[in-house]
Amino acid sequence: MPELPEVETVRRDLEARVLGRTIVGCCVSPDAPRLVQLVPVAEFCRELSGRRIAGLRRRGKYLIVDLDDGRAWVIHRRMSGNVLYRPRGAPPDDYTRAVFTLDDAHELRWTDLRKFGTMWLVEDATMVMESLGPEPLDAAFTPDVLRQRAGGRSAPIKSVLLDQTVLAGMGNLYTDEALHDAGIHPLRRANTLKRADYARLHDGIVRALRTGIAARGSSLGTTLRDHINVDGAPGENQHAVQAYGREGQPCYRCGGVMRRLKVGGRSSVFCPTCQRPPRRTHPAPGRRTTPTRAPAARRRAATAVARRT
DNA sequence: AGAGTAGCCTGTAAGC
DNA sequence: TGCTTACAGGCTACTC
Repeated sequence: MPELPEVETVRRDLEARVLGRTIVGCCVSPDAPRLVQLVPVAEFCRELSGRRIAGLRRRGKYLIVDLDDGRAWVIHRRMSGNVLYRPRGAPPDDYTRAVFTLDDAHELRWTDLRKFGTMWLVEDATMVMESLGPEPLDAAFTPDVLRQRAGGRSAPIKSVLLDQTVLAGMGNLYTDEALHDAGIHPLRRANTLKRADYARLHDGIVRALRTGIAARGSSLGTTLRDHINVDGAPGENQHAVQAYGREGQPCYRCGGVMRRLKVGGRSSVFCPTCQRPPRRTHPAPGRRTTPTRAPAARRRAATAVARRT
C-alpha cells in the first residue's frame, strides 16, 4: 500500500522520465467515476492536454505534478493506485483506469484495482492538502515537534501516527515499523509517552521511512494489488520489514514471537517483549487502584483486546 | 473537540 | 466443490 516511501520512489522515477514532457492526450475509463475530483472528466482531460510537465513534488502521500501554466495535477494513490510509464503500444496492464499520452511515444497509465485513488487539477496544490501535518523527513521535523503535535492526544499512539494532520505520510506498514524500532506498544496512549519515548519514536519514524525509500518501497502480497514502480517492478523493502505482517514469526531483536492486534480498526504487529504493553489491568495483590489511573473498565477493555490474538 | 467506526472497492483466502 | 465471510487498508463522513 502506497505510503510516503512508495510515493517518493515513484516521484523520483517520474522526474527522471517525464520532466519536460508534454501531455498530448487523456482518457479516463467510465468505470472509475470517482477518480477525477471537483471537475467533470471531460473538462479535466481538456485542461490537462497540451500541458508540459514542469516539476514533480510530493507532500505526504500526495504526488504533485506541476504544469507549465502554474496549475497542479495532484494524484493520491490511496490503496492500490499505480502510475506506470509505458511505451505506447506496450501490452495492456490490468486494472488500467486512465491513460495519459505523452509526446515521447510513451504514456502514463493509471492502474487501480480498488478504485480508491483520486486526482485533481487545481490552481494551487495546497488546496487539497491544507490540513496535512509536517513532513517527517524535513529538517524541521524534530522529536519536540512530534511530541507537541501528538503528546496531547489520548488515543493510542498507533492511531495518532496514522492521523495525517499530525504527521504526513505514515501508513500502517511504516507505523508498525517505527513503533517496533522505538520499542513502543501500539496501544500506548500518546499522552502517556515521555520525552525520551518521543525521541526514540522520531528516530524510528525517520529510519523506517529512509529504509523504505532506499529499497524502492514495500510490495507485499500479490503483485496485482500492490505497490509497483513506474516500470512495473516491485520494491524490495518487504525483505527488510521488521514488524509489519510478521505475526507468529520471531522478533529479529529478541527472538520472541510477534503478535497482532487491532488498533483503531487497523491490524498491528508488535513484539510483546520489546514493546511493553500499557499499564497492567489488575493491580498487584493487596494494592488499591489510585484515583489518578485510568478507569478500571477502560483499562480492562484495552488489555482484553491485546490478549484476544 | 476528540475518539471511534462504517463505507468505499475488489481479489484472495479461510471456513463451512 | 462451491458458496459465504473476513480481511486488506487510506481517507471521508458520520455518530457519540
